[in-house]
Amino acid sequence: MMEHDIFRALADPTRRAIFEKLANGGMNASALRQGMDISQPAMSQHLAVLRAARLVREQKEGRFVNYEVDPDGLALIAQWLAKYRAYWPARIDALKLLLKDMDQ
Amino acid sequence: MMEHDIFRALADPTRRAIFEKLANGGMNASALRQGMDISQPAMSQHLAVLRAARLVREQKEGRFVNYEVDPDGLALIAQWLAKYRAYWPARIDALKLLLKDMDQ
DNA sequence: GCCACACATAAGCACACACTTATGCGTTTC
DNA sequence: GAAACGCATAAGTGTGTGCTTATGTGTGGC
Repeated sequence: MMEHDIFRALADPTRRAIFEKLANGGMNASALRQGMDISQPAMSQHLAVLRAARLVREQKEGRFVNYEVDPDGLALIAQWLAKYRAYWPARIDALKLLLKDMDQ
Repeated sequence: MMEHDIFRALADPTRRAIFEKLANGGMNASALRQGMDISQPAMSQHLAVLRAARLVREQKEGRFVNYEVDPDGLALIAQWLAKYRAYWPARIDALKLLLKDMDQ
């Protein structure tokens, strides 16, 4: 299940931090480790999980592997969220999220 | 962390199924168990996790406890998702999710 | 009052998972 | 070609988590 991979991937705080870091610009695995107190294998494993969830995608450049946010994963979350738009709180003004013509 | 509770809650397929079931209408814990092959304590524990994540809220009615979708949790997911709207895929036509004036 | 019921909580167990160290693989550099 | 580097993978370990059975708590019906 695809949405299962996504939610499971985001359930880990370290992976969310990695994802958030990548959202500010793609970088390679070593650069991602800066200031994160995480071993190289751990980072590699986290990136593999994020990749499987399509939240992140890789772009091999020589011996470096540049990682960046994969829009596909975000789209899947949005699709999941859209299923429950009937419950989106109209009263929360700060959240002006609108959905149009999303019927299937 | 609030978003941590949410993603962790949704990482479990059984809890996602419970949530989806509640999205089709609120009901009590026993009714939720119908056709789910899950023990009463397991259901109670899952509901506690969903409640802590604000994905579900309870409404006590006598000795029954009616559960229903809590919009607050969904709003928090939407807020998390909105942080990455720069990466939302414009090319995915099926997803016509629009965000307006969401700056903080 | 007493039993049946709906649900929550406690305690224990098996498994998933995030980490570690060690090693392998491919690329760049000299 | 050999060493250094970036990254992936293997194998092992401790902790978290979802389940179970057993029991507790509160409500309604007789």
